[in-house]
Amino acid sequence: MSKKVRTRFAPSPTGYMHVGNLRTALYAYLLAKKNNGDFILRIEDTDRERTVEGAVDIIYSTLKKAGIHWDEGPDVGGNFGPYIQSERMSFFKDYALQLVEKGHAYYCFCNKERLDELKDLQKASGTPPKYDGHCRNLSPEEIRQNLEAGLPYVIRQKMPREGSTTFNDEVFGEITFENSDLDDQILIKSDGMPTYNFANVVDDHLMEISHVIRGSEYLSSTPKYNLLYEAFGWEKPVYIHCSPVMKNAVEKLSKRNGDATFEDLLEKGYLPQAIVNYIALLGWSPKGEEEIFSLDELIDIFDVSGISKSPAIFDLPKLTAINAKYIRNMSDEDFWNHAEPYVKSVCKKEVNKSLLSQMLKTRTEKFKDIPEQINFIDNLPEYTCDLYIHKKMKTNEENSLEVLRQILPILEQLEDWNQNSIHDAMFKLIETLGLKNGRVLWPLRVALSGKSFTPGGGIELAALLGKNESISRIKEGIEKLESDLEQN
RNA sequence: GGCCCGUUGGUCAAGUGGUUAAGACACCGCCCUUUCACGGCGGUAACGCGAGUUCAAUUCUCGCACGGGUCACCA
Repeated sequence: MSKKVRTRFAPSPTGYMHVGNLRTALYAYLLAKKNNGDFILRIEDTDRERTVEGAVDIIYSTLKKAGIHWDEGPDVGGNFGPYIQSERMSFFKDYALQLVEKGHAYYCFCNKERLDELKDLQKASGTPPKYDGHCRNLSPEEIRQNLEAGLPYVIRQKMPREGSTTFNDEVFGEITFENSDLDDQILIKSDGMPTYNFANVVDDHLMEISHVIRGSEYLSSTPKYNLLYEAFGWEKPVYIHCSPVMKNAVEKLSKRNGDATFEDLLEKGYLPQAIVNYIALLGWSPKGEEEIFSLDELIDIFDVSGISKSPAIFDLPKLTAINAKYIRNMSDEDFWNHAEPYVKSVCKKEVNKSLLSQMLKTRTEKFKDIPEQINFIDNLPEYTCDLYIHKKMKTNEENSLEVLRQILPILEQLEDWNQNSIHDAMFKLIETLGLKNGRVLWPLRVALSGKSFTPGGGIELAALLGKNESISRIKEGIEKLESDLEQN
């Protein structure tokens, strides 16, 4: 019987979460859920220097907004707690001592000066920096004496000097390292606390993590992890290493220079689901040609074999396109709920929600685009009469003026003011005058909006603005044109 | 520098010892159309380089180049 799938996401609380991190969490979550397993959140906060106030809350809220729910974690508990690494510090040393006992680790009393000297020497001679094994073979007597003398010490992992270590990664395949290249890394620091690498292995084992999903920067320390598992006699997890998400061909996405944190994207008006959808596709590809997936669908189709080995560059236009697709698929109500704050930011007037939603929905790639599109509703912007000149529509200032003069009485007499009635009235006029649609409708839009690009055309704008406002803007257009033509 | 990994259009990527080398985004053109979008149709554009294996290599092997990662009492 196969073991239950348990994956974990183990971030350090150091600030906002960039999309590369989120993607790792997503993959871990998807893999767990696909196999009816558990997804665990563990906070690795042992570096007090780097810990940022409030960062844990950001982790919570980011995952929640992304729809990634954890089965076990600091706030929800579980049978393998505590889930905050700093609260687990007590037992690591005992584990390290077990390794000392078994001969896979040893006390090291080298002080910082000696280590620095060693490093300088190695640097000067061009050999790779590596612990020289000075304390590897101290006699039990020496160790006892040092301990009794109260000398500070660390515990180091005793790497094999010969042979090689091979492991299998689900993404990269079989990878081999020479043991002689492995450093006798520190397991327990002189303050008695575990190093990250050691705590990680022990925690993952204690929490029964079955699949370790993490960034490819851990690829080269994986042999050391495995040697640790072997030294303990523990079962090794399945490894899934993911290549980084890049800002461009040479720079990794980073909190410092990139703005692609999840929070930033939300602020720019991207939908959480669209972001999740996009990052799932960044470095992973589904079997078919469909690209739009809900989280549940992703769980269904996720497969580790689709993860690619090479780094992927984050492409905002692609995210934007996916976001636009999500927006177009929304119901009018749903769209309005999202759009309302953006609409209200520039439009205090009461408007026909359903009409405005329909007008904006196919023209909104992200919600922040909205204000710019509708900033003519409350007040007619300043505009110049050359907007009336449109070559393709065959309009100029003179014939626009004529047309507006024709439109005005018709609309003034229109009792029932709605899109249909306006449409009928306008097309009747078009027919009567024997003109192309654009000849009439282009001037109308310009007069109503003061812009040459608007969401929807003159008829929709008239319906949206209402009778009084529309009439008054048309009159204003007529006056503008009259005075402009007079001057020339 | 040592070690590990990677390299298909501008981007994400599928794929194979023999293919017209998918698809999406972006870009361009056309259609639709009262602008802009949406929608529809079409187009430009790719296997890093050099050897080798083979009847045949983008696919397998080696070398090179380029890129990434890693070499802490950080995580």
